[in-house]
Amino acid sequence: MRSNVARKQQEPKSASSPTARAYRIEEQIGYLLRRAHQRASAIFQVTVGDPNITPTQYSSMVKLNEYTELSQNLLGRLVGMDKATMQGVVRRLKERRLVDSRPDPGDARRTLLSLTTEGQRLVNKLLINGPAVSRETLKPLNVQEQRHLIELLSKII
Amino acid sequence: MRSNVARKQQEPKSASSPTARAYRIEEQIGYLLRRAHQRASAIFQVTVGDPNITPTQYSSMVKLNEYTELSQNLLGRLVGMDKATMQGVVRRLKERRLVDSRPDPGDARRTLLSLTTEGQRLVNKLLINGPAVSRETLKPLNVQEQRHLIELLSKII
DNA sequence: ATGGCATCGTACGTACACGAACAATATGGG
DNA sequence: CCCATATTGTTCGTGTACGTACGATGCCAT
Repeated sequence: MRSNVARKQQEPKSASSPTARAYRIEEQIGYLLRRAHQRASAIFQVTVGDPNITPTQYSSMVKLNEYTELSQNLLGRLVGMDKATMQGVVRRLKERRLVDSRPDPGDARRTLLSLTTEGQRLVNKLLINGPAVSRETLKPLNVQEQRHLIELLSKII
Repeated sequence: MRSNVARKQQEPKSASSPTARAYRIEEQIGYLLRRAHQRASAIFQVTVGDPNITPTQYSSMVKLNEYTELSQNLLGRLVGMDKATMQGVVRRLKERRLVDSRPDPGDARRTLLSLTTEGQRLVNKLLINGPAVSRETLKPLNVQEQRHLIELLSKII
């Protein structure tokens, strides 16, 4: 007696004409990138070997490991982060004693960042799992598709 | 006299052996997805026609426009959002009077969401620009590459 | 040399993203 | 019928992401 009002409206009310191509949110590039990024982040978290390190923290540490010392701004450009975002990432890494900083003696506006000994130790441990993270994320694709996807994404950045 | 201490350390200190393939963060799928998603969001913001609507708000409204009424949880599943994230998105849309809600008469746990008249008006306006957003994001690729990228991303979600 | 403009880092506000814990409600098996 | 279990939505905490504004500093052309 109180049953029919609840579960209706389960199917979309598409009014597309025969000629117009349907606009499906699931096929839009922005939507797909958001979903794919979510999945990649989730895989990173369970695969990289330390659940307290995020993808952005990881790439920052990898870059600092390559260059030994970088200004905050330059690091941000290298890893594709806004300076405001970079600020937060660096603050958290410093709080955990993974990154250290000193004023740039040649330019008083800059702060030079570097990994601490513990930061170096950690990033070298995580780097071992780095390939596994990517491998797992790309698992649904064959090798050729994997290369192609990476190439296409590189082109649109 | 105080010049040489500042600008050094501009090149990476790679120690890769001849046989090992280099691990470059810029070629990792997670990194590429993050950067590509950033770019797609930026293009969305300037192209969709209303700078106050975000991509997630947009896709939520598009889905509500298709289904007319959905529970918060089901909407979240349809657009790929965590229920905690969905909560915030819906709250903001309700604050702006773009979405309305009522208790589900058949299940007291649920809240049924729908677009307000203004929400419908807005989403129908934004839908006009939807294709342009995707077109602009995919601009660096030719048509075949565009289709391929969408197909590959769909596979890894 | 100095005044205008750019760069660097910080701070604040807003918005996604999600894990964890929680209360209320629904459901299915005994 | 009743209890264990699941689902729904909320709240809290942490983290990315970015616009804007700000002060300090650097640089360059006049």
